Amino acid sequence: MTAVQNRIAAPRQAVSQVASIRRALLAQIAQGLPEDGRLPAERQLSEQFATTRITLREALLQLEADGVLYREERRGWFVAPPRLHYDPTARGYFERMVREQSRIPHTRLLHVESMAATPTIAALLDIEPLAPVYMIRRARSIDGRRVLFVEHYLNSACFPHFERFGDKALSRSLTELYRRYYDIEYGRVRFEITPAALPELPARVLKVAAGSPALYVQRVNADQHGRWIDCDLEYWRQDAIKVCIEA
Amino acid sequence: MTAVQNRIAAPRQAVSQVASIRRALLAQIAQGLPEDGRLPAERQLSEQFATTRITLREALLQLEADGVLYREERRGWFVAPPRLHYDPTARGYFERMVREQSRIPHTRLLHVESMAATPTIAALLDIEPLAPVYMIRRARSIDGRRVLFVEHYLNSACFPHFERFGDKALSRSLTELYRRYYDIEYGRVRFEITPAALPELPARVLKVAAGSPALYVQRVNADQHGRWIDCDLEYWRQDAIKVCIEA
DNA sequence: TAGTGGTCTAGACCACTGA
DNA sequence: CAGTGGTCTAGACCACTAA
Repeated sequence: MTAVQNRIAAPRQAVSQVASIRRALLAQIAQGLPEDGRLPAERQLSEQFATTRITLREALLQLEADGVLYREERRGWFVAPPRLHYDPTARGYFERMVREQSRIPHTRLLHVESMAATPTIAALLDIEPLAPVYMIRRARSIDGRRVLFVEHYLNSACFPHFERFGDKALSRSLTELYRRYYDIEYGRVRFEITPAALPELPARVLKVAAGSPALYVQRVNADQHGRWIDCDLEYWRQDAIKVCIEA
Repeated sequence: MTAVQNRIAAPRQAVSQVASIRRALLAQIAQGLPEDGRLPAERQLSEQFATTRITLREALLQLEADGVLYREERRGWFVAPPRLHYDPTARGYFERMVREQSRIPHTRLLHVESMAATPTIAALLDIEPLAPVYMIRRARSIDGRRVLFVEHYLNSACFPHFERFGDKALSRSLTELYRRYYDIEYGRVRFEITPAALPELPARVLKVAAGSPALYVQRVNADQHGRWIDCDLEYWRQDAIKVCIEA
């Protein structure tokens, strides 16, 4: 076997301060230091590590990128709970998926309206632009922590009299509702996953600073007859999930 | 239809400086300002926007998180090319996938060795810890830009006399090599996708600062007989791909 | 060697959270 | 209200890239 060693240059500097702070924090976390999962204040930590808040923050941000820590806006830094295993090919049932992993789900309805499809939505659902759709915005939590902001767009043509459903029904599983009232089961699915910076609205809902990194998942769902019936635009807290797929 | 409006609080402040710089940069980029895709220096930009480098950098970092810009370490900021559509269920053929999207692929072999499986690798391949595996590290580029650092681990038991292959063979498609010399085709696949901060080595290879956000993809591949034959640990430049799946 | 980003200092004020 | 993170200033030195 030919050795193709040393093509990668050696490290350029000993160890950056940020790197060693990061390591120290990881060690502290591994020891389970913060009882309630909450870290000491940034100012306190920066003092402890004899550095600036900016530098300390850099280390925290990297741990956030790694999914080890997360923030709640102006509340503080917390140790991230284990990631939810999320299989986007298993449709519907956010609630069931969460419960199966011994966690407690919660869904909150934020907004619902009947509107005309934007060009993007029309393309996804394969309908005419301006065709009527229902838009539903929801926030979903795991163990009391907001992890997902989602906009559902339903092709109105597939869901006559959808207006009749109240807040309560729309805070529960849509999958269930489809089956019960429309005899619709999910069929094929298409989806895309991209890292993205959080726009204003999802950021507010997830209690995160706008522009923070997140995972954006866009799904289009067909029913058992192959019609594209709805699509979901999902913004996940980046540390909250691990996408797991078998094929 | 019940109106569940205004549950989301109004914006807390007018517009942050970072947000407006971000918008201004986006507008400039949309106009195609940087000829070669390269942005002016940070110091120059911070002067142009009458702000500090730190603040300016914050805006750049958010655009990076969004996949609009990317960095090369100590070289500068660049406008990100379109994302590669990456379907992890279509195995092998990085090269073909890239060419089909009218881009130019390149693979560089970094390192190859025969070693004992670590506990993680052993678990993935369903073999005994310390069982022999081949490890291959490669860097892959699109249109001359490094986008992927990957470690392949091959179950040695499935690939007798693998040592005979030289650098050249290992810089090409493994899929091809499997088929040609071992009569092995890919079968099932399992994979996981998580956002992650770049460790030292992949960062160096991708010419990015360590700790930068990236997309981590871990895949385990079976052959036509259902044996787990190899696994890939992939670190992608976060802006380089859009994961697209149909099921 | 000049110019770049990477890292770091030592502060400051503000908007918001929670008691 | 005190305390938190969010944002911002005005510098500095270093390691590296590219010419």
